[in-house]
Amino acid sequence: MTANASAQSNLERSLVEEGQVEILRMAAQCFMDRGFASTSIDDVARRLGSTKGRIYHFFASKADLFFAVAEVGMEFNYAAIDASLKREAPAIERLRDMAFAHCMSMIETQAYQHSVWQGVEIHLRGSTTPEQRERLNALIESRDRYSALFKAVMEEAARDGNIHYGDPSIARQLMFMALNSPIFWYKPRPGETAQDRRRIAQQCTDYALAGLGDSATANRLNA
Amino acid sequence: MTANASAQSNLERSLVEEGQVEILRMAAQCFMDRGFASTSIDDVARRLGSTKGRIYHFFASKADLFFAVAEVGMEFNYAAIDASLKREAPAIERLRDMAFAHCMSMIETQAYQHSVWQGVEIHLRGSTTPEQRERLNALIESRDRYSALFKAVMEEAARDGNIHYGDPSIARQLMFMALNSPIFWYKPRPGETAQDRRRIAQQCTDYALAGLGDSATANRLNA
DNA sequence: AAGTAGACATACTACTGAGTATGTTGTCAA
DNA sequence: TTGACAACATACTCAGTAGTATGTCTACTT
Repeated sequence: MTANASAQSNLERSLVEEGQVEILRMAAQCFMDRGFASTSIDDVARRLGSTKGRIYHFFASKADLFFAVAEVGMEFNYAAIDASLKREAPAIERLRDMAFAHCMSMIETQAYQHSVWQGVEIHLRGSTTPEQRERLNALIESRDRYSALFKAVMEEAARDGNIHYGDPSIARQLMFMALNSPIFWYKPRPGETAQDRRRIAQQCTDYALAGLGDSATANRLNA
Repeated sequence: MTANASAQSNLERSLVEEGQVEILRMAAQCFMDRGFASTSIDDVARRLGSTKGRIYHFFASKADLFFAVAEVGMEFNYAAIDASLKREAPAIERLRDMAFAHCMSMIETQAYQHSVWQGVEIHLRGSTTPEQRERLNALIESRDRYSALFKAVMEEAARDGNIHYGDPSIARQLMFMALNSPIFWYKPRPGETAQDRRRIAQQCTDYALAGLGDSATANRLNA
């Protein structure tokens, strides 16, 4: 187990009571493989080698389980970029660091992030009970706050003349699409090292930054 | 109705018998809004102002309807890049054209493309009847062939020294994520013109190409 | 030793939604 | 004008699934 996986595990433990962690992990896997709607609680239970009883003992409903997964996923992201965000450095360097850290988080907590994506994107139509709507809004808000952290640094880097883009909102969407993309196509190779994952994240980050007109990144790639 | 919308409409008509077109349109909308699994045939019927009967008169099953939507979506894409593909021009210029045309197709046939995405990505777990599996494989194959058209032009442009990237497979994923991204966030504004859509597609294309290390695009943006 | 509570498993209920069987209406050919 | 067929609508069936009610076992307390 790498240091990073251990940190992830610690974060999981800090967020939910021990014993729920395995449920969250398997649920995230199922949600990624089949999608929220197509995943039955029995699917998750089967993956756990248990029955529904175990899941409903800890989670009130399927939506409740899903939100728990997605919220933990967002916590991973905030934790991942925290250090980069606090660095004393030019905005462009902080942005590169945050982008890389975010992308690594996508790779290393892929299943959780896939649930976050579904929650925000598909808007989970169907779970329209009042409290669940509340919870969904909170998730989207959390995502917006997270996005705003990048927005601020991007604006600063743009003022410094280090990046250039047209519509800022579209630019941010494009950047996140590039950084998030491993959610959809990453598949761990047998015998893969942390260094391999870092290389993948680096290519995504380079692409994302070059697209934003970061000439330093672009020049480095062209060399 | 714009010339483009008319062309789209003609393509729709050429691919399926008249009368099915409206069903496909509404189905695509529903699949985009709620996702395939969460969309009921009754939902589609309601959107049509009809009942199930109409849908099952033309389509054998829900999966059949879905595949029809996705296949039409892919036809849109092939048609969109056709002219650019045949141009007599340096690879880098053809690539820019294809990327732009593809992105425009994402915007103008968004609902269809969202179904294509779901079909390829979620792999439609659940529709595991033999013929549907066949059809899904055919869809994925179609998508792979489409992707290969870009791959060839990208390799040529790279040989010409006009673009630079690390892992080619990842680079293509990143490019398509940028070009496809309007599927997820584009929302037509009231009073929007074709020019507005072209501007959006242009920004996505610029981002995608700059990420590939197209210095001409990058320099133009930095100017 | 008995009681209690947490951590599940088992066995149900109720409902949603895909698919079908059949009815109805308009149109068009002969 | 009549039958035949396309284009639907209506009214069902049936399987899968979320959620519940209840049972069981173990560990720990007193």
